Amino acid sequence: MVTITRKAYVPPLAPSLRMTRQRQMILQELQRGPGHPTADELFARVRRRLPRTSLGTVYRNLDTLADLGVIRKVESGGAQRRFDARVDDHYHVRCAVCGRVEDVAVRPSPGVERALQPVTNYEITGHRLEFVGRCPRCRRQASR
Amino acid sequence: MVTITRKAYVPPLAPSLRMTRQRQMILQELQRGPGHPTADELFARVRRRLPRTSLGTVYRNLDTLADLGVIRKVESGGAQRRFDARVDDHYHVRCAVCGRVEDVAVRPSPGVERALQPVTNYEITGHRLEFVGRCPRCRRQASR
DNA sequence: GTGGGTGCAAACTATTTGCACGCAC
DNA sequence: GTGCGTGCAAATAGTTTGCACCCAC
Repeated sequence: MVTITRKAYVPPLAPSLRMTRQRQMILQELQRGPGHPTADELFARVRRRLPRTSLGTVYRNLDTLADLGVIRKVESGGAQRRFDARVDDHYHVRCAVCGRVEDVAVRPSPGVERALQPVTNYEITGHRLEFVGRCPRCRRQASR
Repeated sequence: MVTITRKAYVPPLAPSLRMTRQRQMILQELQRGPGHPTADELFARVRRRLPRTSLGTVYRNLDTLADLGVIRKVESGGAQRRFDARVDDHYHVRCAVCGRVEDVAVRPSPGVERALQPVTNYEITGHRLEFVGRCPRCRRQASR
C-alpha cells in the first residue's frame, strides 16, 4: 500500500512514489475537468502554472497514474489518446466531427459480459461501449 | 455509381477508380481472412505475391477502400489500426495480451442508440462495443 | 494518351526513452 | 543523502505525403 502525500487527492497505492509539483498539477488539471483531454491539452494547461514542465513528464505521469489506477486512459476511436479522471466503469460519446469525448449517464451492465461468455472462447474481462455522434456545438455549426 | 472491374469482389461505388493488381491483391488478402490484420501484416502478405508493393500503397488503398465502404477500419483499443473485410455492423473481442481482434457472434441492437438519445444532447449515429479478454491461445500460455 | 496509382523516400504525429541533474522523502 | 522524477533532446512507431514514373482505362 503506497502513500502519495501532499494533499492526497488520491487513493494510496504503490510504494515509494513521490508527489512532485508536476505530478500534482497534472492530476489536478485532469480532475478539474471537464472532459477528457489529450496529453498535450493537459501539457498546455499545466504549463500555464509550471512553465518548465515538459511533455515527456506529462506522458510519464499519465502512465504512472494510470498504472496506479488513479486515472484512466480512454481508448477512443480517434488517433490521440485521451485521459479520464473517472476510474469507475462508464461509457463515452465521441463527436465524430471535433473528436470531443464526454461521459454518458448510463449505467454499464455487467450482464453484457456474462451474456457473451458462451459465445466466445475468450475469457472476458471487460467491455467498452462508445457512442458516436455529433455534439451540440458541431450540430449548430453544420446547420449554418 | 462507380465500377471497379477485373473480378469485381466489390459493390460498385465511386467514379473512375482503377482496379490495379495491388488494389486487387490487398482486397483479396483482407477478404481471405481470417481476423483483422494491421496494415503491415497485410503489407507482408501482399508482398509475398507482389514483392514490389510499398507500404504507402497499402495504406492508400486501405483508405480508399474504406472510403468506398468496401472494407472498414477497426477502431480498436490497441495502438495500431486494424482492418475488417466485413462491412455490416458487428462487435469485436480483443485479446488484452496479444492484441488479436475477432468477431463476436452477437447481433448489434439499434435499440441501444435509441435508448441513449434522451440522455445526451448528441445526435447519435452509431456505437461501438468492444469486449476485452484473453484469447484461448494466450490463456493456454499463461497457465504453463 | 490521360490521369489515377505506384514505389520510394522524406515528412509528420503521437508517444517513448536516455541521460545528467534536481528535489521529495 | 538516495533514488525517483524532471527537462531536454533524440529516438521510435505508425501513418501520411511529394514526386516522378507507370499502367488501367
